[in-house]
Amino acid sequence: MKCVTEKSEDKIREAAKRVFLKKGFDGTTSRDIAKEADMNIALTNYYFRSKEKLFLEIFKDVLEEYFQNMLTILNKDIDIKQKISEIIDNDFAMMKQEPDLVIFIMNEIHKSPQRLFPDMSIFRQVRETHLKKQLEEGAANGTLRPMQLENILPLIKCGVEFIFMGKEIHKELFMMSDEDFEKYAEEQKEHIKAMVCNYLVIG
Amino acid sequence: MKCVTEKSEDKIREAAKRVFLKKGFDGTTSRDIAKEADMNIALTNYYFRSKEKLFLEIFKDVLEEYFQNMLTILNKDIDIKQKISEIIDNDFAMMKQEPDLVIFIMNEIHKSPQRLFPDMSIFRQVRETHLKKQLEEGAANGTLRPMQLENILPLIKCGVEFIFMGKEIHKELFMMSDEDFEKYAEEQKEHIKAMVCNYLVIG
DNA sequence: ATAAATTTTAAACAAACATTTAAAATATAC
DNA sequence: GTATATTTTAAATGTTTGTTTAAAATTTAT
Repeated sequence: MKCVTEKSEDKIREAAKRVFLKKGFDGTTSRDIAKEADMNIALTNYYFRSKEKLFLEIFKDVLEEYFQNMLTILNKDIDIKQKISEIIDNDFAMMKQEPDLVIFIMNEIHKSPQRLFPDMSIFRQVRETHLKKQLEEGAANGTLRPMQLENILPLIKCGVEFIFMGKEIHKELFMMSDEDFEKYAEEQKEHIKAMVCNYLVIG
Repeated sequence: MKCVTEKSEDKIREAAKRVFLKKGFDGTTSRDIAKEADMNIALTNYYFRSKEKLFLEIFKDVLEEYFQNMLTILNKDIDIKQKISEIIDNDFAMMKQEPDLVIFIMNEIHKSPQRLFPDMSIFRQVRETHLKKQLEEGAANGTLRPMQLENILPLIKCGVEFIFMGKEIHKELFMMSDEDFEKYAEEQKEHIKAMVCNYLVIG
């Protein structure tokens, strides 16, 4: 019995991720996780010692998942307009694939930030990215509006993430069905690309 | 004994709002609320019948609080650039005064949308606002890029709300202190105003 | 002043909670 | 094949949960 059956530890980890993302830490019980993993309730603590430890392990993975693809794009040696477009497309794809991810991260960090920041080397990687150099060069030679990474990056990300985080309220507010929203989100994505690029790139 | 002492029902309502906003529905216990209100645990159910009913009542108020000021500005008969600026300033002030409000609304609706939308007449009011007419007129006479209300409104609101919802992660990611963040948020606010107006207003 | 209605209290309720136990089942080592 | 180590199980642990109870305190009405 090698890889035909998945290891119990991994089954629990994956089930826990699904449940935590959907219900949050406070809304998730050990029994929810055991049931989702189709395993005995005691195994959660056998493998991970506590609900808290299991959560922290998963949260770290989720936070890295959130930054990893973006980081790869930020470091590509491509035109800045193209780079912004790719980040937004990537964000958009991520929100469609994992609709719970961003609101989960935001909410958990908001509720207890101190508990959730371990040695996050990924943060340093984001700060020291190739985009930073592009911004400095562009500002120096007058092709880009002078802006810091910390100013432009949220402007790139907020548009897509905001409408997906608030998908249900936007649907209700503007009386959209699920398919209406899908079309709307695509429109919005293109507005964001154009708006941010127009603002950053001079001429 | 008229207004010298606050009515118990209101004390509980206000305490519950503070606790719910901070900890969310799942993270809040009836005892948390009773303690915050400095009242006996049984009074929550005496006045509101259940934690759920108390929550729904408060959520409705909070959602209206979120939209009310914006709605007033949306209906003012002022220049569209000025209007956008005022909405953003208003959003900014709201996020400073009630930092938990937007992430609370987003997260609760995300977790269980069906349960939280009663007869929200405020939604209709937002859809039928004076800004909508301004957008139509501007598109017709070529002064504004043709855009629907549902496209421009999130672009106006997402910038400020996103950085405040993610205040702690932005502080950690960009190594900012609280006062750094305050300065940064002000910068960001001006970027957003300029970016959105540049995009919407032609010429 | 007294009776009735309302508000507040301490105590209790069963259900759900995270976690632990110790035995049973299974896999691994020799 | 037997002994040892690992994994899984059902059951129980003590706490905390939302809610209820019934009596006590207080306010209101007559």
